[in-house]
Amino acid sequence: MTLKELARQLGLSPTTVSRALNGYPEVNAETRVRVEEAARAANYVPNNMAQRLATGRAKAIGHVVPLHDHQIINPFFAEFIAGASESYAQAGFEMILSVVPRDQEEDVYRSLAARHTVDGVIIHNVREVDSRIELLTDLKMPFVVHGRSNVMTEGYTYLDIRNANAFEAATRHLIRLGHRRIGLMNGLIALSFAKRRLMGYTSALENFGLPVDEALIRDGEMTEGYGYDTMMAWLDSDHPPTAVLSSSILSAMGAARALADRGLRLGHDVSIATHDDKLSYIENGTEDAPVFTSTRSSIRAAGTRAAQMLIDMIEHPETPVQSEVWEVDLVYGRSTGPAPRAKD
Amino acid sequence: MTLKELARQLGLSPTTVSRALNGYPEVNAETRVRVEEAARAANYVPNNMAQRLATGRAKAIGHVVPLHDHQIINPFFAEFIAGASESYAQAGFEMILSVVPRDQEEDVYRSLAARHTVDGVIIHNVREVDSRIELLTDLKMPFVVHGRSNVMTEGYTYLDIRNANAFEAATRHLIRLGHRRIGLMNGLIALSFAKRRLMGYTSALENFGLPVDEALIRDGEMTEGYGYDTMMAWLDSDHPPTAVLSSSILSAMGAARALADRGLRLGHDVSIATHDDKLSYIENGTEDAPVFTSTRSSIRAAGTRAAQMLIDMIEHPETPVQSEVWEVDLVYGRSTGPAPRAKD
DNA sequence: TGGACCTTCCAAAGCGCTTTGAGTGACGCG
DNA sequence: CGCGTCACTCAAAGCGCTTTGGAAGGTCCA
Repeated sequence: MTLKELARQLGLSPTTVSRALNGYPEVNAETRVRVEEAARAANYVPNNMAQRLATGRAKAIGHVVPLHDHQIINPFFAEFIAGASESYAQAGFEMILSVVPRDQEEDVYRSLAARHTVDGVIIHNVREVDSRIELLTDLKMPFVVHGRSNVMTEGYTYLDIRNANAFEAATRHLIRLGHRRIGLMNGLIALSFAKRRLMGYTSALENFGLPVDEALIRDGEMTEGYGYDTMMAWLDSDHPPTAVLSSSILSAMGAARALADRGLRLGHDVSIATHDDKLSYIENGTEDAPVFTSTRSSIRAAGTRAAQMLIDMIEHPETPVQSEVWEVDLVYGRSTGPAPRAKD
Repeated sequence: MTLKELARQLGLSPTTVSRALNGYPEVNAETRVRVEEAARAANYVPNNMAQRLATGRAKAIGHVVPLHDHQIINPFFAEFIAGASESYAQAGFEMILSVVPRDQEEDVYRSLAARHTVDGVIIHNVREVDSRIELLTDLKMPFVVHGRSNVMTEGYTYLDIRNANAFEAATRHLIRLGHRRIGLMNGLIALSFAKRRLMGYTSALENFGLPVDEALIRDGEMTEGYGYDTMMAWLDSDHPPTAVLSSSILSAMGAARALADRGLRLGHDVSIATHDDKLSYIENGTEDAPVFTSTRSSIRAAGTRAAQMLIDMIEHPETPVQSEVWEVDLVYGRSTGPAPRAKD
């Protein structure tokens, strides 16, 4: 069933049918209803490929994920994607995923642009200085960055959260509780957000005149095991931290497990604060009685919003979209408490 | 830069240029070279949308992932996807991912078919009896099933592994080592592969005249934590198993961790055998000295092959593709050993 | 020398939609 | 009554490619 055939059946021109279905104003209300009903009855759905060619819109958005040593798709990315999907579904866009070896990443962007396969892309895992921003600008391909570069925060659209602020606040909170040795269990430091969190952490320490001890700063892929191992290593060290700040709730859970294994009480012997991306399948206690003291921001909501921003950019290229930096809640749970009295 | 423009520059017709670039025989070798060079020089890449409309091929394959309570995209799926991507990239196909609420899954398939958005789909997480097989057959949409239904193994194309055989062999191995109480840490039993593994396990027990104890059979999402918790529960039970068969190396690692926590020696006090999907970032010891005794089959390779099969179906609709069921290696590691002497 | 047959190329017709520009009545107003 | 305006509708021209059905020219052989 094609538009033309449907039009013939209705005794109308393809033009009118197209307009009726696409909600253009210049068609009689009655006619529109007639067309819509006929379309439904005939089970007519416009051919995507034809629509795309005619409009010059691919109605698709690309996500390119580099193949790396660790998990191909980590839980945070998965959750972000799920959020983005909602926006895509609503706006009739498809999500195109390209899993590619790292060294071919640029080629894929070039190819997507040249072949007009997607209308835009979302950039993940931004690095401190990220060549993709320049590349996509050159390619004139609309894009939204999840996070933002550390050296360049103008000239492109991004959606980020106040990582530095959040971690500064969390660190400050721990310091106020009397902690002097605070471990930072960061995400991979090559990534922009980790760098910002480090800055927030350091800045809080410095404001309180506390030393920054390299031994208390770790970075890595944010898994449960990483949290466990890191915590264990610290506990076994000469001067273990009395509090820990984690970049993800997964690592925080790992760290908490390490404490439990050692018979240490969470929030008493050792405090743990963490960032919480609000992964859909991990409850941090209840809404009003969280387990972990945490800086909270839904990564899924970020996905939905970033996708929406990109779609806006594509559909209204003239009106420049505003970047957004979300505030982050700090909620207080049972995982943090006053620093234990020094033993020595 | 369009085909037409390129043709004009070359003083050739679009027809010839198109044929030259697409490798048709009816064009002079010299001309072809000339065209190819000009195309490269002019940085010409055919417009995807136009190509699709003209050929009637979307050059895209859909993967619809239902949104569920747990991880949106689990590690096994991610790895499969990565494998599939290779085939897609090589054949010039795109991968379209739709994350959808469970109750809208069917609608998405229908919509993909009606709009001609994809040329085919791959079905994941097959259930014992899976309505999607019928649906897609009705929709006349090419599809390949990863795994296979338990009630229907004809009339569609699938790629599966010998789950029942593998688990029967593994169970038999444990029995021969003297184990009489063998725990099964299965994947979600609603899924076809878990059912088959259960059958293999049961059948081995029955062949040796051993009882099937419901208390020793568990199923769940295959995470490390699930393995840990399940093992712990068993260890705390009245009659703990002396050996455990796990459906994934992640759970096996969790189970091993539980043993370690309890001061039990892996392969001595308790044996663990597991299926190993060969996740790219998890080494099971070395190639010739594996840690876990395991039934091995690369899920990534399965992704590559399944995608290839689907592409074949799409490109040569007349020659029916053969389903494949892969044999599974059983390799012996240090995680299994003779059953300990009964204490009582 | 003329026809059969290749080889190489081309014009033009789609693919199924959107969109421009124009046409046709009907209506209101001076 | 004539003209401008408005509300609808349509024909036709793309979008950028593929593919069908020739056509031109060359080769070969009887």
